[in-house]
Amino acid sequence: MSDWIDQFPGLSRLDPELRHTLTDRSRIVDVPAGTVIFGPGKAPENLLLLLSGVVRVQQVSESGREIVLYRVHAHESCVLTTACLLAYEDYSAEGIAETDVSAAAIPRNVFEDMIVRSSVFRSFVFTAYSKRIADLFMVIEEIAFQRVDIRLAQKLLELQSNSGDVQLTHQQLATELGTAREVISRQLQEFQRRGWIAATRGRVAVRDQAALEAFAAH
Amino acid sequence: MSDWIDQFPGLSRLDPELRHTLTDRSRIVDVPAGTVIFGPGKAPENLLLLLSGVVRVQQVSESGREIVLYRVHAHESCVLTTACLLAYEDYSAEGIAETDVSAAAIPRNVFEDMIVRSSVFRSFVFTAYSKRIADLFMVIEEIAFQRVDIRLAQKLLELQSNSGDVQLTHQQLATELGTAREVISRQLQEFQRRGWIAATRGRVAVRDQAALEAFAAH
DNA sequence: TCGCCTCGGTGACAATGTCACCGACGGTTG
DNA sequence: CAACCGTCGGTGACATTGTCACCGAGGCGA
Repeated sequence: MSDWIDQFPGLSRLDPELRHTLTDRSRIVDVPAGTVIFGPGKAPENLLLLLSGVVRVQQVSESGREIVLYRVHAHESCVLTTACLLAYEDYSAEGIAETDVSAAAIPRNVFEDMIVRSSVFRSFVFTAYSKRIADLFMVIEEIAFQRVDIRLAQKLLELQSNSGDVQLTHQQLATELGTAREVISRQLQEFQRRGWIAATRGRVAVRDQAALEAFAAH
Repeated sequence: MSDWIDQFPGLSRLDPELRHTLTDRSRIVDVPAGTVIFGPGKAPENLLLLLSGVVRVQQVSESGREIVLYRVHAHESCVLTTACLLAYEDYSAEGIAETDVSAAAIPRNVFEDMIVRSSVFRSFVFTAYSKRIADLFMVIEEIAFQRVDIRLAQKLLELQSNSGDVQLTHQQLATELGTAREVISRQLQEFQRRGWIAATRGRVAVRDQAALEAFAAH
């Protein structure tokens, strides 16, 4: 199991020697869907590089409301929250395996070692940081300035399966956007009235993708 | 001018040799209040360590509305946006000198060199990242879940001078919170009606700090 | 079949955002 | 001084979003 490195574009140019270091001193972990990978009081001791699956990172407020910050997909890393949780334990973001997840776990000391020895690895890490931070900026821009109906349309398009299904409850969609369930219910009713979707218990089916896209482009 | 390093708690334990590297290969820059230090189409080529002054980092949306993300104070660094802008040029955060600013500018290659050679410097950089990211998480939590009257009270307390003055227009306060001027005007009227503040053109004077604090604690 | 829980619908209301417009203030200029 | 002009803040009407209390439908296990 030494070839997973090639799955990461940013790492493919790593020296053979350093590739060995990485594969020898990391291990592959598999976690089932639903596992809380890190969270308040559960700092990650390893840097995770996702080989397959999806990790959802979200924030929980005191009042119990939640918002999804971003997702980590296969061939991406969890750098941001890893480093973040190392220094500041007192906030409330958590990472949850949305699907079964397989990942390469790199211990902290190996991470440090790679940072020192490889400019390719440094670049990989800082690029990953940049991407995540850009994601956070986008989240801020959207919740501060964008209407929820537009954002909901965008989310449905983003989360739909190949068959056009979104298997989420209204509450889960509300968490995606950091809003309340009732708001989602009303917006979905309006979308349905316009014939853009068909909503059933725990599922939304996209019926008119073009119209939804036109609306989302606002 | 070799002693500025001691102003940074995270760097004070640096080896003498590395201190020389840092002071020899960086330079002190002074910029007047109001200067746009970095922004869209103006990526910073140096890592800035602030010796004095304040830099405000804010985001501008297409529609022209703005929101303040965080401030960089003396003895802190601009790591986040620096690295961020290096990789992704296409977003719209900008850094503005709120006061006259004096800073040590570290070129990119020196930054890389220090990262490789010093675990103290690495720790300094990653800790700075963590703090900024925690700030962003807090901004997200507040705009998504917190009432604007509470947030306004908190901002007034945070931004008041020693004499209890906040010299900002309603529009500027709106930018602090990512909301609209009219909303600020109405909330300030209510605060004034309760005797907590006195508002005049371009200025808010805190009159009852205790009451404001009690309200902000919600 | 019964009980229980989750999911979604609803109405009333509060809070916030948007729009159009207005007057007050302060500075500049003739 | 008087006229002008830009910024600042106030206002009412309305749309959107958030909150609360409550309800019924559906599913699932005892």
